[in-house]
Amino acid sequence: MKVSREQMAENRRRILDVASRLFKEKGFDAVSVAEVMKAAGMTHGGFYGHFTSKDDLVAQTLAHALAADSVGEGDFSGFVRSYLAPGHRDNPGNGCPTAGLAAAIRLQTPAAKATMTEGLRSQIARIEQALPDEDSAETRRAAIGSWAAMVGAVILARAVDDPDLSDEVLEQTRAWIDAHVG
Amino acid sequence: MKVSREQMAENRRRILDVASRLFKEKGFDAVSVAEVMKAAGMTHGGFYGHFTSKDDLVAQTLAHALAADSVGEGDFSGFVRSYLAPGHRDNPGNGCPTAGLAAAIRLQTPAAKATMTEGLRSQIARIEQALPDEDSAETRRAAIGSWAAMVGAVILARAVDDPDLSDEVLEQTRAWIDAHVG
DNA sequence: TGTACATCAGTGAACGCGCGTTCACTGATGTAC
DNA sequence: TGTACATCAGTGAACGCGCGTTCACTGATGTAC
Repeated sequence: MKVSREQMAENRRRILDVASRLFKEKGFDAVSVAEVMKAAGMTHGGFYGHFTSKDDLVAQTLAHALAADSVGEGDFSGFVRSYLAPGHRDNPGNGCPTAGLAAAIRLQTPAAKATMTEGLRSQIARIEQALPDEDSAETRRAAIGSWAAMVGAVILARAVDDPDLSDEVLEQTRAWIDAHVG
Repeated sequence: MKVSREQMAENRRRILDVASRLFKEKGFDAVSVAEVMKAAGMTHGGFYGHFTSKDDLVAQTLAHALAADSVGEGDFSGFVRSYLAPGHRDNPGNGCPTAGLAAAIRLQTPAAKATMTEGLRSQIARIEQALPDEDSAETRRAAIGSWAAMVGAVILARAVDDPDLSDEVLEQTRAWIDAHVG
């Protein structure tokens, strides 16, 4: 049955929301189109009224997730602390799309890579703003270096099955960043 | 036809070698058992004489790749420079298994996660040895922090389609690490 | 404002395909004598 | 050392399954009068 224009727009938004969570939790390949549609409260057939393909969903979900994720403004030390917290590590579905998806983007379509590129550019700029000494070469270096360390630390902490080592990776990386930009 | 014991051992080694390269290049899901066996010069049926399942191959390939990858000993600055070089970014198949596979390990079997855990422990210890001031708390912090930054930087550099931004991520991360441990 | 009907968002069965896995078979290996 | 045969690594056809995608259909929406 047909639904109203507003209902359709809301359905599309809900598809992107649940896809973002599922992709971050389980990876692009392990989540089927039918699973996304079911989680959004619909059946799989309607999917192609919203997206041209699963690859299209991946690219649009990435843009949706990166746009919704404006974390990192304001107090930089606080941002680093919450990013490198066990709660973030243990909740990929609600967490940072870069930490959850960046490594898989390499294997995706050019559209997805282009979206990731703009997302990274914005994130670096956002961290530059949040850092104390603005607009110097040092600041850009610190923004890129600490962002790489944060993303790497969360990925490593999630890949490891020893809770102590995982906690240590988060905590030592936090302390290392703090010592160099705090 | 049956083959000699040595031939069988060599076949197994070749399967692990090509699987390591293919998994790092294309990811676990995009590489089929048949593709691995073909690349190793055999047909897919013989696979289950060597491994109990594809998951088993993934776990054993990870152990094989991490054991073969003893990079990081000796001069630390030189190691960082070669790790964060465009040549490494552009050659995942021959590159570091952690950079290529760590993010996907979270979605794999407990055996694979356990292997990754030991691999990370070894790598941290290796970097601690390579750092100038051994056996202090500062050294361990620097080892973990710089390794997280290196892995994160290569993952981000590979996810991005703008060569200038990708080069900048590598170079700025290298300079940032160098400034803090050099 | 009320009615008639064309539009079209969502449904659910069906498709073709590639995957991981199984298995009867083959023929070289390696052991027993 | 030479022969007879049991073993078993590798072959390739076949399987069941879940996936992305298609499509005829349904019935509420929203427009024309």
